[in-house]
Amino acid sequence: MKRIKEKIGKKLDTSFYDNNDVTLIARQLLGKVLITKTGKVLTSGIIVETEAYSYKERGCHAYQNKMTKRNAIMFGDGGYAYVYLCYGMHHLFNVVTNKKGLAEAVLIRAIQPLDGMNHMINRTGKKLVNAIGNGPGKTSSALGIKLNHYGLPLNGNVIWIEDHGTIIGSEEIVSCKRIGIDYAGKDAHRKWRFFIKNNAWISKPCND
DNA sequence: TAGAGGATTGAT
DNA sequence: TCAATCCTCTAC
Repeated sequence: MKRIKEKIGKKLDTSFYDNNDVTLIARQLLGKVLITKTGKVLTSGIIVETEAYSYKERGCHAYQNKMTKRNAIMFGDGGYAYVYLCYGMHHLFNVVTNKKGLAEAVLIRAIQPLDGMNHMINRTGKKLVNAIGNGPGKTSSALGIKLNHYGLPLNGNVIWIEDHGTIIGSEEIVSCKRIGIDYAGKDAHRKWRFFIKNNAWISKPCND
């Protein structure tokens, strides 16, 4: 009998997101697989670029523990989806981290497409594989992430993250300044953007 | 309640 | 370099 080789993926446990070092989680998320399921449509991609945000610094929506209707989910337990609309047209997906009351999150900036390629092509209108997932807005678009994903648990059955056993060594990770937060003063200089070296889906090169 | 601005993207 | 586009937040 012909055996079909199955991809073995283990859903990340809540304890993964509990950590109080948001930059460590941002690094550890590289190589993990982000998956969404809408009806019968399953799409996924390998996380190749992230950015860390903490209530302790000005680049973060929750700076100085300022809670609003938009960022309220950041103040809950880690392991939930924080999705918001940027520039009136792009949905950006964040992973909430740390414990209740400590507002931190990791922005998923880019994925390397994996499953459901045809659906991702339909959603994004892109034909070039390299143009799918190489930016935070494009990532959400490819995976069908919208505001209705706001607040969903990341160990559920709509959106979740799996560990496929890929370990990205520190020598393969590039860290540099985050993008688009010049207003954050000296916090804008924190090297809290992380991506996999030489990966073709990185949104932008380092400007440091 | 009005006005300003934004963790982006794609066209020019 | 700039426009698209609309939600969120702040100031009054």
